[in-house]
Amino acid sequence: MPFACHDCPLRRLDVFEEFSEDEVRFMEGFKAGELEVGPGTPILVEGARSPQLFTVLSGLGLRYKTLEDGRRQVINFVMPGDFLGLQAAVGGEMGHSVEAATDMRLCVFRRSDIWTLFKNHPDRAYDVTWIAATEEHFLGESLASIGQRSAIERIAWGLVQIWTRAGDLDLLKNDTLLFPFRQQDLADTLGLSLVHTNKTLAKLKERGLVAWTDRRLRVLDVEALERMALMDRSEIHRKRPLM
Amino acid sequence: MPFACHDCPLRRLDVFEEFSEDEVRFMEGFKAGELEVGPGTPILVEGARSPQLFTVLSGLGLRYKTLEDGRRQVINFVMPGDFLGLQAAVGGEMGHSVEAATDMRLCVFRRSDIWTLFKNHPDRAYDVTWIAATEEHFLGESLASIGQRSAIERIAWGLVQIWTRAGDLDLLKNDTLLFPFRQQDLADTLGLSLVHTNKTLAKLKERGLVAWTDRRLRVLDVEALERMALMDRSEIHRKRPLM
DNA sequence: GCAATCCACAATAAACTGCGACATAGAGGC
DNA sequence: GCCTCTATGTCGCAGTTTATTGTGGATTGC
Repeated sequence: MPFACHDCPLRRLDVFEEFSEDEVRFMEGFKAGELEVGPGTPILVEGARSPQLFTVLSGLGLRYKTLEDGRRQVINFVMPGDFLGLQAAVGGEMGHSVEAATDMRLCVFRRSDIWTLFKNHPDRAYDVTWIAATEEHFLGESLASIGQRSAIERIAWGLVQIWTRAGDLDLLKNDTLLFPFRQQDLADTLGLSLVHTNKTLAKLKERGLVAWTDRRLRVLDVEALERMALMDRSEIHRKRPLM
Repeated sequence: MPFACHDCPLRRLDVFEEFSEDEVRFMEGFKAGELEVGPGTPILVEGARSPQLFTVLSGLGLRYKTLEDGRRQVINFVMPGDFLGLQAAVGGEMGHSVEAATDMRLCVFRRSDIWTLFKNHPDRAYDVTWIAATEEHFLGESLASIGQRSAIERIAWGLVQIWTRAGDLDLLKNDTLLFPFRQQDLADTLGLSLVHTNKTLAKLKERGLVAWTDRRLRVLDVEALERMALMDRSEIHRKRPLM
């Protein structure tokens, strides 16, 4: 059963900015309901207008685009706290699809309410923009990875990316992440073939940097992977707004 | 010398939404000045905080990221009407750099004024978000191209992209675009080597689909290129806001 | 005025290789 | 016993790397 924003478990995480009492109250009005879906459920569909926006409360999913001939590009992995459907809300149509990979719990907002948010809650509107701009930032990183990095660098990069996000969200139990995705999903994220992803992954496993079997992912040496992927250690973990 | 927003030549273009009298007045207050820069001038720098935001009035440029070892990923080509620096304005730091490729004229806004925009002009705040969400949309397209398309498909895709944008902005004179970029820039956009870009481009020229010499670009058969790149003909040209 | 010298870019060639395509096998899971 | 996913091996090619050459523009020198 739905809970009040006041009790939202996400709010407690360090990654997210604190809410003022006023904001909590507003969000409780803004929240239109909750939605639970199972693995494989399409949440938003590329090219469609959606009357709803979502914040992920729990569970994992995928954002992806497909070309006409079936090739698929995974945009990124969807994790708790992610805000879904903004493109459709302001632009008109979604540029990609979103699909659940596990059971997911979503907080639902009405597209039609978005305007009142801008009108009456400039601070929250600002946060929405913040989120959009930050997402743009990450897509730029992805572009650079896919465009410039070699297969092994890309995989290292991708794993670090997933691992740090999961860490921020307190998703690591026993230093292990329950990771419902297939190698094919990672391959489609990084623009690599499945086979080559598998083989490259094997190298990282041999070197003892990663362990990934049976839907359980462990990154054993983050720094080695970061070095391998030429990543900026400097990426500061800033708090981010939660819708 | 600077002109008032009322006389802004961009506003007249069909691609941009009409301004209400009220909006024009507000923008004239929001506008902090104008800036003219020459080719090669860095406008925004990755990782830096910029106290300013810009709208491109004229001229072309590049957005790009660089890895530590010098590899460069061009995020996209900057054209008139583009809004620059939002990431730094709301997030804190730029995720990429922006550099002029020709003489450019920029409309300058103060970062510190952005908040009053959200506070007092929800419609304009909404537009800012619209722009951010749309940019995210385009980056998703780029990801799919670089991740999934073959070299020739990518180049076809890239050229169509440039060509349509330029067309919308009325940049085509005699069906020709003055295009200040080098093949290297296109290569870095598409994640290809310079040599392979050159060869693949040559194929498109042979087939009579494109002509590009001496900084003049002509796309002779857009539809053939679109087909080759498996592009959605459906991408509707919607009006977009101008900041 | 016109060589002489750079320099930035395009063009093309030749050799190498990272990654994809295809094939097959094994390991759960329903 | 089928289906999905991981694992590995072999082979070939798309795309990279490393040249070399040509061209027009800009700068210098006399």
